[in-house]
Amino acid sequence: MPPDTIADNRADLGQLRQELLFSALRGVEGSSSLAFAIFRELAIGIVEGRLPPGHEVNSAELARQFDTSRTPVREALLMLEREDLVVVPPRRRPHVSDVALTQVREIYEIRASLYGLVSELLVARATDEEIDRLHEWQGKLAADAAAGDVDGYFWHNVGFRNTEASLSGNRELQRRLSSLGLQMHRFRHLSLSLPGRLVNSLADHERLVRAYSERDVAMAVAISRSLVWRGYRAIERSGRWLA
Amino acid sequence: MPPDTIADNRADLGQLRQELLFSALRGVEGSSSLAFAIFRELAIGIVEGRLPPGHEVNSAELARQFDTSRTPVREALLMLEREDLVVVPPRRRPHVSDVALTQVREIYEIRASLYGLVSELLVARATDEEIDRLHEWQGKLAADAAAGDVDGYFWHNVGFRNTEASLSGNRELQRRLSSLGLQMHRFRHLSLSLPGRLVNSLADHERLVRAYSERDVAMAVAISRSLVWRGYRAIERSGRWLA
DNA sequence: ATCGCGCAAAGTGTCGACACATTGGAGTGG
DNA sequence: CCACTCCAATGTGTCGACACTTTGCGCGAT
Repeated sequence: MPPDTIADNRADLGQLRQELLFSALRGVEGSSSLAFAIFRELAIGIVEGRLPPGHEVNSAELARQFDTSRTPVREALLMLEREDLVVVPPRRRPHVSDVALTQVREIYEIRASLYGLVSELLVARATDEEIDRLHEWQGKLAADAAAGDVDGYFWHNVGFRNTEASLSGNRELQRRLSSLGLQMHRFRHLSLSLPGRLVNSLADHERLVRAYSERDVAMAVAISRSLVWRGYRAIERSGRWLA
Repeated sequence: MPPDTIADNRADLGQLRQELLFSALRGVEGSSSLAFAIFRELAIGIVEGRLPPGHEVNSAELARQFDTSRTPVREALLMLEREDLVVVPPRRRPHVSDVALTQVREIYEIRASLYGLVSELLVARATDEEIDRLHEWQGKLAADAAAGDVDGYFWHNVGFRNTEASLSGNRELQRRLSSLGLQMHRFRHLSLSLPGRLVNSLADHERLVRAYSERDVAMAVAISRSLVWRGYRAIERSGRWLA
């Protein structure tokens, strides 16, 4: 494999990341783009852990920081609350929400179920050409795994999943899954780099795409769900918990 | 059956209705209670069809109407947008969102999947006493069916479903289902009073509760999903569509 | 009659100010 | 030394005002 392929793989990773993080919110930016920009900034800060759980967010200070008034900041905070990234108690100071293991498990339960649905719909509705697009993503995953690029693998995996959701043909479903995804990226760093994880995951992806090609619903659904649970167990085992 | 039981059945229907409509939003009312009140008022108006799809909502006029400034109204509109009840295009006039049959189908697909998950979790986690609570709801349904009370049946059914979600032990799941429910109530009137629907539905509920009691996962999941689809088909056949 | 231009009316997004609630610490009494 | 009270500092929720955009109507040209 030519080295520039790997380079290309990494090249637009930053852009891919931004795009995938907020794919949930196309059409939700109906509110002012100013508020949306602030929302984006804070959301990234929270999911990357720079703004830790419990951290107080001061609307006045943020207003200064972004050189606007408090009104758009307030809107941004409400958006963040809708995504469960901050808590805004009435008349009290908003703060970054914390995330307990039970909640993580709840989210993964939902994800497993919904990705099962995605696979089911995809088998029934996607054309062979569309399934080929998944094959392309899988190629990127293989390249990342070969290069040991954990970060690249993670985001290309998100891209793979997002493409699956899109191919399900159910836009509502895609939106709700993206919303769940935003939450999940908060504890993503906990599931990093467990030995053997990449290889196993890659093999499952390959089997999944094959199941799609062969229109094997039961197999596709089973693999799809097990992929989600594999992710959960990685987090569960990795560690230290907050509350 | 004594007549006052039926009377009791109908008595707190209004309160039940309000409570179930907004069970999704416990904890989301973090924003000011003023904005939340406006949100509630408008949401009810929209789901009951008094504010038809496409209807423009004027923030200034609403501000006068609720005797506040435009700020809380604006917040309420953003909440409504989050629930997909209104569309707020940037710099353009907000208007009540319209709902196409394809979107209805999408929502029902998600609901079917998630209620399958609810049943799965419920069988694994609920105690016998908790399952008895479902039995009580089912009693109300039976009474409604006997009395031919379609309206009562509908809302007690919502209560039944909501209790199921609660007993799944997954609070995230309950919240997301409630959010979907808010959407669904918009086209609820379309699925009214199809002949034979009540009797079939009632029988399915009975089988569902029995499956719970016997801890029969596969059966429970199957019935749960089929109940959702029965609702969809009723809507599909009932008629006229907007866009 | 039709089309395009331009202007007034209406509405949104943003701002700074203000009233009230909460918070944390200083000061007082036990 | 601790508990309680009170008060200033800090921060939120709401308001009215203003600039800019969109909308829709009239008017003139073709």
